[in-house]
Amino acid sequence: MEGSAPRRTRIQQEKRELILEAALEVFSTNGFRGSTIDQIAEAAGMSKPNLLYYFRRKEDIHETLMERLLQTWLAPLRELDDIGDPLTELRSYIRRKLEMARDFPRESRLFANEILQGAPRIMPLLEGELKTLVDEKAAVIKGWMRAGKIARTDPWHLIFSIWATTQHYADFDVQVRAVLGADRGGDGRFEDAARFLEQLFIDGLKPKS
Amino acid sequence: MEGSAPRRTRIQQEKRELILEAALEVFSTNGFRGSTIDQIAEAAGMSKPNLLYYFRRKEDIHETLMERLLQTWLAPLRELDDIGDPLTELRSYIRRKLEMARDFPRESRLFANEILQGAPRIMPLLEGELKTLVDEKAAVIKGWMRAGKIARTDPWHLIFSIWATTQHYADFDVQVRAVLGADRGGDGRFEDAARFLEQLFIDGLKPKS
DNA sequence: CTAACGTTTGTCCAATCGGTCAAAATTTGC
DNA sequence: GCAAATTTTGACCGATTGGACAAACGTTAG
Repeated sequence: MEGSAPRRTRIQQEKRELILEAALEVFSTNGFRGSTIDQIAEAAGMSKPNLLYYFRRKEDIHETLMERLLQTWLAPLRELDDIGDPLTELRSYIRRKLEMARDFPRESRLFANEILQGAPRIMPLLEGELKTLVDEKAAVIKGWMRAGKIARTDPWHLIFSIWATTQHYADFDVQVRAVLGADRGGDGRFEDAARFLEQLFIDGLKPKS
Repeated sequence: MEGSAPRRTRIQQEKRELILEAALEVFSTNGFRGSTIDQIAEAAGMSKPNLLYYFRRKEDIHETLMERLLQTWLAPLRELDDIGDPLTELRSYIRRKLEMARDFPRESRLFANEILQGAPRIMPLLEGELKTLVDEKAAVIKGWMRAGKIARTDPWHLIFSIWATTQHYADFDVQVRAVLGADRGGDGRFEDAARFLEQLFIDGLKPKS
């Protein structure tokens, strides 16, 4: 059971990595159809035919990128565990997701582009692996609700709202920075966001009585 | 001061509308660079040269679409007013935004596409009109906080979180439906979302003591 | 009817697209 | 050091792209 991954030389490993890095940059800002092989090749510092020696089709690059992405992207949710205190567990899930938006914004945008366009290339993954994982974690959250550890609400939509609020800082970064302006749109915006989200998810907006 | 809008015949008005409707469909799912004039022309039921008679460049269509979009898109926020009860006011803002995600998903995706790609065409609007409006409403919200009507937190990030959570149901609709599955991903998902978001924003997740 | 105007179409173009291919340059195993 | 294997390049291809243009068609006012 090892025949699936083709044997690769040192140069192939390095160059493929170089191409994937360049493609991440290009795909995440232009989308799949909006990106050209020439753009990626130039960003990777090589000629188009040379790039096509390592990836025979444009789609192969995108596919490889997408497979890797999904693994790292779902890691934080996989870590959501039944062990610690529920509110603490959720708080740190939110923090981890926000850190990913800060540290891997291109990956977030690549994913957003794919979903926006109807997820033509990863639909089976969404309905399969992703749904299974979310259902599993929703069950964990439901357990916390039954135990009275957190308020009763819809676990699936809770997960959606965490995804939405955190990824917003990667996908809509341009808008966030434009609205916050020069003074508040600097590096501190992620700490502000973290503080705000923690308060929102734990206490909501109702005034302390 | 009326010379800016060119005189138009009845046929021109109708056909331009037809083209914009078709272009909204095409642009919102493929992005600007990913869409072709032929696609739009076919969706509008006319030949490419005929379409180019009404809009001389592909960019003109996108620009017109974008200008209209922004006006309707910001309407709910404009309505956010200082008059009623703050919590009720925020609740109904969230509800209106969620209804827009349900009723105008293509507009939401068009906007998301533009922002994802760095907002090259509407950056001035974000820094100008949008920032001004948000700052204004943030001031209103700050007033509510000072009056003790809602919990003290960051008004800008509060607005971001409302945008993120509601638009998520338009922009990431495919993913939402895939994860919810056939039974829960039907028409009822927006009502479920509305109930969840209301609870989240008002009470948070802390269990009722 | 007809001239003027508005609309539609077929044809064409240069640029760009994803991708091929054979030859040249380089690296590697022995 | 040398032959085999790998890597890189330039030239090229058919398809598609955004757009131009003149000719044909339709409409309407006098």
